[in-house]
Amino acid sequence: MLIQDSISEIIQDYLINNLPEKTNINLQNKIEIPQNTNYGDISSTAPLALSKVLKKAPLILAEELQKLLAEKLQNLSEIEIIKPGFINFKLKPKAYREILEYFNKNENLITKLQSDKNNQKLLIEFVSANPTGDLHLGHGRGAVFGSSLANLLKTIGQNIITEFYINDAGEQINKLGLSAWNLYKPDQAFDGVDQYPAELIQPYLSDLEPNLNLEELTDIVKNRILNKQKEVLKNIKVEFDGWFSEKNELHQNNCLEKTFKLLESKNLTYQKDNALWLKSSELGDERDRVLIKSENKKPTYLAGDIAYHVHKFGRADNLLDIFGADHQGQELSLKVALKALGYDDTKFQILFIQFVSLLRNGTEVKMSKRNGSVITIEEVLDEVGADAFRFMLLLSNINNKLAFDIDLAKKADDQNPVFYVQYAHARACSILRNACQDLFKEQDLENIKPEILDLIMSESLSDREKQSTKDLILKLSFFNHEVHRAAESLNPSALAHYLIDIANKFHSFYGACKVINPDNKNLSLARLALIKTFKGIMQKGLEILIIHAPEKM
RNA sequence: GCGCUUGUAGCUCAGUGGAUAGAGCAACCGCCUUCUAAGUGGUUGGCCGCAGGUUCGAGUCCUGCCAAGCGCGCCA
Repeated sequence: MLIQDSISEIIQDYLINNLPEKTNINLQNKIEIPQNTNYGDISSTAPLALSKVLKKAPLILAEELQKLLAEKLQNLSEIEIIKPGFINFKLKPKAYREILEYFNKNENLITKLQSDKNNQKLLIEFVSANPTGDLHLGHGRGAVFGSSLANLLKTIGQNIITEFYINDAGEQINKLGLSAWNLYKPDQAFDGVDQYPAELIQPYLSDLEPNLNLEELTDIVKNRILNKQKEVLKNIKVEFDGWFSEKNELHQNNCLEKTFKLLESKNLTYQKDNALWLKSSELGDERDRVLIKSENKKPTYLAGDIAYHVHKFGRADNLLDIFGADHQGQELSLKVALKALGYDDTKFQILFIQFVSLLRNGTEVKMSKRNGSVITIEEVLDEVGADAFRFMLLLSNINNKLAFDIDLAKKADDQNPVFYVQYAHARACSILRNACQDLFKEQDLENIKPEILDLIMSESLSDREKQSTKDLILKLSFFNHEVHRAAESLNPSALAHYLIDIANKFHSFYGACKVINPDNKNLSLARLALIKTFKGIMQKGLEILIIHAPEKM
């Protein structure tokens, strides 16, 4: 077991023994690597955090824990209590060797979540762009975030399905059809209709049969656009378990009618001005909403969205939607309607992604979805590649608007974080390759004896060697913890930042410690074990974020 | 006007109610006869938007204000 897990287990036991009822305090978050080296190698604020629930002064609590920890843990050289209630731990050199041993022995870098969440199915919907045009950078951010998050949650054992909702019914599709028709048969063009710009539609009109009717044409163009979207998503490594068509799966299965009937039976609808209304203001919405339009008797977007979510609840226990910030207006109406239909509102969550703008030559180009000057995923991807595209979009929290600096993403040097991280991985691979070429065989790195691993922190090393080794090993030992933290807060960008952090510690180690040294083969072996651990963790981290971990650069 | 999100170093951003608020870039001074210099060591740089409040303790929680982005359709 890793040292921080042992500490947290002992404190947890203490908590159980001293507190009759169950508590939900997450001790993992109370044990960390302190910023300041004066506060030990690992430190904990557990006494401060637990003082209230245990109704005990933090300092007294700290002393009791100190005694307990000192009895049970052999790898601590010092347990210091600092007022008002910190416990700071210093590790014996042996502890670092034990972390390395742990990683050598354990294939599974990440533990599965122990929770009933694992038995529940979570359906994550993201991107869900209209099939009426190319995907833009904002869709790209949603796609990258959603795919990374889904992968992150799968990694800790959650049951996840991902879905793209195809909005292939409604006004926007009509508009698409008419726009296409006017270019397809200019002599029979419809006058006075709202149209998409010709340059956006034209690329999808090649090689058409001559005598299509409007419906056939609309269908063909829509499918071509959708296929293009799928292709672009695939190019940024985004795939979905399901593609849900509003037209074919929602409308043709009477899902809307069923939903209307259910709402009607709960006396939540009424007719007014020739339209069907939902009494959403009664349910907590700002005002009532239209479900069926008066003019053409077709359902509104909201009506379809409610029915779609009912459909999703039939297939999953929990729902997570990832939408662009411009969709926030629909949240309240949707939530109150679903609650009225009897669905638990704690099982349905929407995350909103703030906008992306493009920074080129230091000038910001804001995107606007409807004005024709959209910046597509494709044009950015062509310049920077999938890895940089994904990493740059992941770095910033989705609650912040993001300026995608295309010049930075194209740079192949230390300024570009994705290169920094990938370079660290490639560098580690290179050292392992070289080591196995001349000095060692692959098997030599398999079961390295404890007394050899001990050399990694031996007395004779310089302070800089010891410090950089400690920093790297400790940081690596928190990988599982960081993955779980990122998953819990639905925030894959925290993992991206962690990877930058370990890359930084690794480069530092590399600068301080010569690894391959024929004059000290045992120290070389110990350090190779560390590099192998680093490589495995970096590779796994990048894999979760769906970014390539190159062996060579 | 109402709602959501944001405001932290010159820039881009981390920051889980705890200690002296961190990183990268930029600027400045160093490091290649050494395993990938696509790298690294160091220095400089902060009314954490403002004002109150809760707390033993607030960048973090609450209230008000200021500023920015987005939203407030029988569009989707």
